[in-house]
Amino acid sequence: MNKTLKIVSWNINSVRLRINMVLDFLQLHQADILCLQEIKCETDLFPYDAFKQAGYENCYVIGQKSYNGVAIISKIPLTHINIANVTGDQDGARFISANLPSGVVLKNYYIPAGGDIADETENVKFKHKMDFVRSLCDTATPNIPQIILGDFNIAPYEHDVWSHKQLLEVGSHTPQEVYLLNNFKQAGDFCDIARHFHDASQKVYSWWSYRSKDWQKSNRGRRLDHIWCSNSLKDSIKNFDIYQDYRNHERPSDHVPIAIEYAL
DNA sequence: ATGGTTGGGGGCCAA
Repeated sequence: MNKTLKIVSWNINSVRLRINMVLDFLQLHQADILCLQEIKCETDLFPYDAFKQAGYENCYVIGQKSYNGVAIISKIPLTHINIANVTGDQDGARFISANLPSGVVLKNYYIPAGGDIADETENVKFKHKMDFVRSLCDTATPNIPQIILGDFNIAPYEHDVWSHKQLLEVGSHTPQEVYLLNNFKQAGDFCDIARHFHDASQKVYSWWSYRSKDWQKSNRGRRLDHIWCSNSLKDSIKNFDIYQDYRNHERPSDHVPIAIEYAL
């Protein structure tokens, strides 16, 4: 057994299209557990064999056609697999959890993007997003040690976006979304691991739009992807990484992988 | 304020 587990979160935006990139990443960075969002395929069409051949024999998947879909891919067997919807059938495949050997619960979320228009009466997708996060607040379990991660589609801090002022009314950075996300963080007694390692004055992004001629030059990024842990586990988190170079890969996802090292 | 690009799947919707 390793003394640490390397746990990765990555919105892959089609796992079948980018399977080779993912396998290269796993080998190069020696990840133990990979949590994917937006796999964009049905459960049966997930590339199980490719992961198994790479040494990841334990794949837990909830997919759907064309949209959404999440998975946990692991070198070690996990237990207590749970795919319960957060707010009901409307969610799509946006949640999967499993227990680590230490008993800590690992939860992988793909929170709805919700669109740009941050108005729950004008935009049903935004209402779905807000309902999703409200439901997370209402069902938080602060006494259960856990690591939660995924594409939260909310960038809470000023320096989680390229322009705080210009994005204040744009979905992902509005005060009402940040308020709800902070409620969830308090209700669950969570630590935002990226901000544990990088103070609030530093720009930290995990996503850059495809709609930019030169993403690196303009650097109009957002920190939409997160890894949180129970505050009681904070001292067990030994490292946090963002693999920004994967945004420069041929045919990249618009999100890059983020990772922690968790000491068992 | 707008527009810009990508993926799935074969329309256009979602991001």
